[in-house]
Amino acid sequence: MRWDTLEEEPCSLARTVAVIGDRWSLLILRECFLRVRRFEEFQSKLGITRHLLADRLKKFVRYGVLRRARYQESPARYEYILTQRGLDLYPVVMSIVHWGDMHMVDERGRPLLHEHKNCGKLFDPVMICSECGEPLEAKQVHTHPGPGAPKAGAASA
Amino acid sequence: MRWDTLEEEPCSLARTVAVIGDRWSLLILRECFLRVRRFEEFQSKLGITRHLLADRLKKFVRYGVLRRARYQESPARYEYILTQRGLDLYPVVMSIVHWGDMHMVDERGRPLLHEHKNCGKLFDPVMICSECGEPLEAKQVHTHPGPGAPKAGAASA
DNA sequence: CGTTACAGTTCTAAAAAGGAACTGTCAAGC
DNA sequence: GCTTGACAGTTCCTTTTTAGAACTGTAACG
Repeated sequence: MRWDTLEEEPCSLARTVAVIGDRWSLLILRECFLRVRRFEEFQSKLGITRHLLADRLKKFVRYGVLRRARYQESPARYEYILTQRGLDLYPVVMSIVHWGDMHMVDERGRPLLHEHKNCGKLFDPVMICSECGEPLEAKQVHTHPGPGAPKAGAASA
Repeated sequence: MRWDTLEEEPCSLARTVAVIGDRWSLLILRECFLRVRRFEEFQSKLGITRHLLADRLKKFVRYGVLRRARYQESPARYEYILTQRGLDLYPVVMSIVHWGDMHMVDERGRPLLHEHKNCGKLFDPVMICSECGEPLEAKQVHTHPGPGAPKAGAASA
């Protein structure tokens, strides 16, 4: 498997990994959901090298996760805003945060709490089945090849 | 931010990224959920270099995501099995797959379909609020510093 | 006129990943 | 009893990525 063709793999996980599958991409995404939008702000909060930041932001724009919007003329200045496609990554980010909250906290507790504006309560994200509404567990799921599956027994998910 | 101290960051996302935040780790995890357990099997399905595979498996064992179980004596042979901690990564994997299913499929459709054994139907994963049961959207969530938050305004999630 | 803010780009050194071959234990076949 | 093959790695060397720091260009501020 080569990285430059990862997005063409017959596997939805591999294709998504082509977009968000490195450390900086996920950390940048975290900042996006915390309302960070500008180059200098990403850079100073993350301590990422400017070169990589420019690279990752370009990649996100190319994949339609962020859009580059001019917020000032002369000199032209741009900020990076989550598109709907980017907002749709929220479950990915939240499930990662939740795993960390469950398995990687120290004795002091969680660094961040989440409040659901709809109900006003602090919550955890729960993943359920769209059909029956029951919480999902790995052992209760069976997979089948779909229409986009490869011919032979190659890996996919 | 340095990678060797990533797991000590006051941020549940960063800590989880220290465990699963690279391309191969996520792909290896996918194989685990597809019931792959052995070194040679991971290697041939993924095309990962043996060196990196050995490295990543060790890391997963160290973090308690996989356990290394002897399945044969003389010569001693081991396989890698998801622990409960590893099984708890299922929502992470499923949310990544689902985003790919929504945004990265080609005209042929999804490579893989998921059936929920409880209800017998093909499903999508849906992330809901543990308190009110409504589907979660990024814009409906507000964050507060938790007990493990850093003193000043440093980044965390 | 000098300094600062912002959004990058360029350069070199260090770290990580890729690729291929090698190690060691055992079983099966000739 | 010698060779081949399976399995689970390790070692060595090359190529690619990333880190770290400095530099570029535009324009406002004092």
